[in-house]
Amino acid sequence: MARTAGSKGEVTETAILDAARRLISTAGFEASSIRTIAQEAGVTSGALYRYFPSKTAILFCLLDRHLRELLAAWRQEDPGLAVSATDRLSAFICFHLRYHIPRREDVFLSYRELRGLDATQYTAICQLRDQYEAVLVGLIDAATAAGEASVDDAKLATRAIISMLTGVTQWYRDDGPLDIEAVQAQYLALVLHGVRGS
Amino acid sequence: MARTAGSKGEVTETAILDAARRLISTAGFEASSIRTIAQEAGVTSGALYRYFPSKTAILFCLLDRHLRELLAAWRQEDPGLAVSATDRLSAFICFHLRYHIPRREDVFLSYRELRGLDATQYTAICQLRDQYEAVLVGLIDAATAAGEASVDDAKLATRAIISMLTGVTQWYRDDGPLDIEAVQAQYLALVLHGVRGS
DNA sequence: GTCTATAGATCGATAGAC
DNA sequence: GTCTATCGATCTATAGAC
Repeated sequence: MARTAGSKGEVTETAILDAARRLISTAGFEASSIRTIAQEAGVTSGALYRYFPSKTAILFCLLDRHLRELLAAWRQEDPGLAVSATDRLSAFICFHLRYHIPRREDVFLSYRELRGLDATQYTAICQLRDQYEAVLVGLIDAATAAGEASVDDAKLATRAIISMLTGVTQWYRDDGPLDIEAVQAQYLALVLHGVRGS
Repeated sequence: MARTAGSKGEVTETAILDAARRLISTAGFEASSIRTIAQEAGVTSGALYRYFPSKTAILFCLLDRHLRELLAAWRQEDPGLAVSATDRLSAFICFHLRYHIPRREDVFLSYRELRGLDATQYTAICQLRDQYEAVLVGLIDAATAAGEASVDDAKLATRAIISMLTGVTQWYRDDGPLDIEAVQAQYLALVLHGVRGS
């Protein structure tokens, strides 16, 4: 995958991935042909196979990069134990919204196109996704342990909250009435009151 | 669409729809061929075209029926103004979970295969979906008006809550550790505390 | 590294016999 | 109402020239 920096090939590979992300997130994996992806990237289908051995390899590369970069970005932003359990949870919620809103194409791929992968690829992607979910499970458990939340089943709550937060990509528009800060405030209120309980 | 009751054709039409629901929800619309759907329904592709004029017509029929039956089911179960705003909201949450969990295939179609429709069909399905969302918007606004909730933006809260509730179909299993009542209790707590606020 | 050309399979949809 | 047979288009992937 790694290629000489600055080479023509690196530019082409990026063009292919960008074209694939755009086309597959719009039309779906099966409906996006290798020819169309290549054309959108400015090459022919023959040249594309110099970069990816198969169509599913392109999809896997997009998903794998998206999830690895997501995990790395959170590690970068995690305030850790320097703040209260509730503040750390709040930081995660705001991060998740801010990170995903500008990446709705990657989100669509992650949720709707996993079945385009073969079994090995699917397992690898699910492991990365589970790793990210485990972060939130830990935060919720910590908040409950600190007496700042009362959640029976942190795993269930995590799935519920991630579904809720990620769903924002289905309706948010940059030219809409709400900016990201306003969205963050509303979701923060829903989640924090939701997990605090009673 | 309507056919003589008890005729052979009615049985075949149902078999086609059942096969299409199963296959498309598993493999996706583009990846499910007319031939495979027909074979799974016990007929050939030639016979299938006696029931549906095109492949997208099958998808539209599935989505249209699902949403119409969903709306009718809520109308049947809505306690109306006989109960408090909070109790009515609770009834909706429990209904949504109980109705969707056994219908995960239809949910998958509704969320992931809308792009298989043509423009007219897409508009019609979105109208039905919006109708259902409007129900929850009304319930949240009523709860806020009654002083039982404090939600700034009922439309945003509705989208958040429906994403959260419907996400249950992505992980719930009948043979898992939680029964539907336990799931309802957890989601009820998250949503009711979430909208109640402070 | 990119091209043209194409193999081999499968697709949606239709025609016409029974 | 269901079948067989098929048209024309399109698909993934490969071969080989430059």
